[in-house]
Amino acid sequence: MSEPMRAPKGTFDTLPPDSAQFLAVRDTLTAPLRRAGYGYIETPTFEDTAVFSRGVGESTDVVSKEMYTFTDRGGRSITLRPEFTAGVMRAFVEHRLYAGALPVKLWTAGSAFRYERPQAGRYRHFTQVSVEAIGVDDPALDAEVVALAAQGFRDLGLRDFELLLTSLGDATCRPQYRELLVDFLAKLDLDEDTRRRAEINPLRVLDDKRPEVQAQLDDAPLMVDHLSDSTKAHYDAVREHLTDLGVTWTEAPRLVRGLDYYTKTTFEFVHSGLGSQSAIGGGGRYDGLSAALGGPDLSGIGYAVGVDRTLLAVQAEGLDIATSAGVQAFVVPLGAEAKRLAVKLVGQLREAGVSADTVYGDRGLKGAMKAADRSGASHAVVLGDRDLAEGVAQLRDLRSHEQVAVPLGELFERVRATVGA
RNA sequence: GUGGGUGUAGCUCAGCUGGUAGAGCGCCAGGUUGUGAUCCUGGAUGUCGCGGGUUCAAGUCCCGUCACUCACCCCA
Repeated sequence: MSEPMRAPKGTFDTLPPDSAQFLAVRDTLTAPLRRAGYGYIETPTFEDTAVFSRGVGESTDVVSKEMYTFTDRGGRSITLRPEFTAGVMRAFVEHRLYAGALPVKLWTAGSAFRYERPQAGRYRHFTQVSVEAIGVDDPALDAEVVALAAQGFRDLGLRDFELLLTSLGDATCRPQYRELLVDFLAKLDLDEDTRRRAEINPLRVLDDKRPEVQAQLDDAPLMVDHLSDSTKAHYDAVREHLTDLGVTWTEAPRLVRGLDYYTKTTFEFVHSGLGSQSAIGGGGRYDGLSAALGGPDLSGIGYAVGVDRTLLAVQAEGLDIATSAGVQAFVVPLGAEAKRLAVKLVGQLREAGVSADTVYGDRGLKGAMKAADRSGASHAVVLGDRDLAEGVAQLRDLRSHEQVAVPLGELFERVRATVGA
């Protein structure tokens, strides 16, 4: 036998029974969106590279060194999506959704890809739920979006998460603030890499985890202290709405996100159970994205939640979210004639909406009963030669161990009535 | 891209100063061709990550390499 193939570095398979938890997390995170009138959008897993380089920003790590970019057979530069917002905005612009009623409220879920060094909670292939509300710059919409994310986490039963909130300002105030910050950073004792980062994206330096850097940042100017009147009013209104919605948060004036398009309201949900990673979701408002992709100058707000990371958080809190899968009824045949009947019965039950299964391959009664036990079924139907000769089957309650003979003519209805929902 | 840790059965791991490969769980079968989750008995699965070196002898020591993993960085 040759070497077995392995999943590529930084990727993983989600297998039963864990996969049931994955589905539960994904569905729980999206349920509040569906209730809030968000429509589902599906966009390609890959886009023209320019969608991300223009949308996300050339200076970001995501674009500059983490994208899966390749030239396709037609000579086009193609990139596997490293996030969802740019692709959704591309579709929004391409299909002129802005010509209809605003805001356009959308959600999607699926795979995203970044070429990173993998570690706990960080993979090259990961799954996100992504949400956008585009076309209206209303603080109430910011609050709605944040609240919907929080609702998803709460619905999962998560307790140890925190909402970090700030405002990154906009074109009316961020350029001036940026100059202040650049001047401040220029006076610090920083290493080469950090100094370069201070020039490309000075805000990101505020987020540096190293104590020797943080120690120098105590007196750094903060965006929230230099907001223009309009962005300050916007941020105040967002906070009022969040309070009304019962969402609690922590002011995080040094919060910086990795994508360039964020303006005004910016937030991140963090959880401590993810090893070195902390963000389970994050997002914010983006003013320039639509225009950068050739659309009208419209603002939007959105967020992305990491499904895999949220699952890690769920597991870290020891939450039992996946109601066990398995079937309701399990049919145990003995002998060829019974086997044929079993296959037919299982088919009928499934058609009637009752989940059912039977054994395949040659298994003795003991092995078949063991399989019945493992299947999660509440009841087993035992079909043996002796029963068939008498025109009956044994319907066994696997929990109480009670067993009754049921005439074959009534079997289907009886099983359905006994285990059916 | 930089650093640390770990590679032994399907899984979790033990294996001392080198001396013929182990346990638990799981799986399969038997005890009972008519009954599972308990109990008893038996069985299968390993080029001990890979390559080289030292040695009479290497899972064990040395070198290299690959993989996984954690952390830096960055982020979901």
